[in-house]
Amino acid sequence: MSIDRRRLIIDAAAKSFALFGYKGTTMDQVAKIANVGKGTIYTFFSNKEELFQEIMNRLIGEMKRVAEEVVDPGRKFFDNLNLVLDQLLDFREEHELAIKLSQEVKEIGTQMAQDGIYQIEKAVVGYIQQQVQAAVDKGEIKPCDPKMTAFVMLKLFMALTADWKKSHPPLDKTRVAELLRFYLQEGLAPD
Amino acid sequence: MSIDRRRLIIDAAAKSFALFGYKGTTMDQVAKIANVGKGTIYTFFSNKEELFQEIMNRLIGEMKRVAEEVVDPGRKFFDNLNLVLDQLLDFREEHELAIKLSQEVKEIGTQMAQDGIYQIEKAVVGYIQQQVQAAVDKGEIKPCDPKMTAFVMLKLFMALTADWKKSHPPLDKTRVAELLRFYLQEGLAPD
DNA sequence: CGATTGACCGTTTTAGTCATTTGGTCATTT
DNA sequence: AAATGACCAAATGACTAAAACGGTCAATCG
Repeated sequence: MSIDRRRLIIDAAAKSFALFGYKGTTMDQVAKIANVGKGTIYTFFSNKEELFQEIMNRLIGEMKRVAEEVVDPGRKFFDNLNLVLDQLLDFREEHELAIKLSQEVKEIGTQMAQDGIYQIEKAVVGYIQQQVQAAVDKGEIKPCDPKMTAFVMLKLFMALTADWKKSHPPLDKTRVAELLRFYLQEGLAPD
Repeated sequence: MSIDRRRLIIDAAAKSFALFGYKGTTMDQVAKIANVGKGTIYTFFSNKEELFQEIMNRLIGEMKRVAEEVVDPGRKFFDNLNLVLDQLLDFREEHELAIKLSQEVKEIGTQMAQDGIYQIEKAVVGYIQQQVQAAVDKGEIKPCDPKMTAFVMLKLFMALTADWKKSHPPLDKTRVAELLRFYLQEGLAPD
């Protein structure tokens, strides 16, 4: 059996997108890294956009897998939430692609990169939404719109991890977890 | 008494910054609108940046005034919070300068425009912070870091008003107010 | 004969250029 | 003394030739 060219192409593309972003990745380069003729790419993917989509789907799939690995239905909702968000953040930091895409959106505003980030966000919200629904069913948290709640959780998490450090010393994981709990779980109303 | 040229220049600059943004505003244009020689501007402001700063300070001052108008110490904290945030949002939407600066940041990423937006945010957080501190002192809300709490409130408000509508039908003011209360005041912990 | 390739094509991006415009100065005018 | 606008060095952006791009396909390979 000959080498799996599709696999070679996907690996090369993943590497290149992560290293140079969407715009910075050329089909010639992918072909070169994959040790494959440029035409071969087009027998598996009809264009650059579709190739990028494949890489994004794999990334999101892997994120889901990583998250699921850490969730324990026996644990409390907020404990799981913190673990998952941490895991995702670590994963995201590890995985250069997400970072590179964020950079690209900020620096040159590449549409495709923005779409990529949006896809990741959507997947994360979708995942949290499931967890919220389960927690509501178990009576662990109040009845609420799971989608909206998931959205609020992600935004708050991002505000505490990403936005805050734009003008303050960054918060460590423990503190972020504390704050998430403080604001969302207990609320500000006095006892 | 001769005409107040400083005033003329400030009015002209405010109009021009609001109409054309920071980059799009030229000193020649400001001079022309103000019916003043260009050199005159430099007797009052040592450069374009300083002129812009003056306009920003006035904008922020006006925002504070507008916010203070609506706050009633007799009312509950969350009622005041909603009123103030609504007022500020309306103000921001109404006031062309803030819009223009946001556009400019997104479209060409002008540093000075970014600084301007940042200044506005900082002023808003600062103002909410005061209100939070007062509410904590009155025992209306739990003891908490007022700065962090103000930050979280603004971010959550922005997420609900600005971010949410990027991929969903926008929420009306009443709903936003409900949600802010629901998540921050009562919390998700079951009764 | 189907799978693979890279030379090739029309289009877009880039780098380099220079005339124009800009923020800022200051000798002159009011 | 206050105000002005001609003037200057520096920044800008319109222009273009050259390079690089995504995508195709006739020739090649196994």
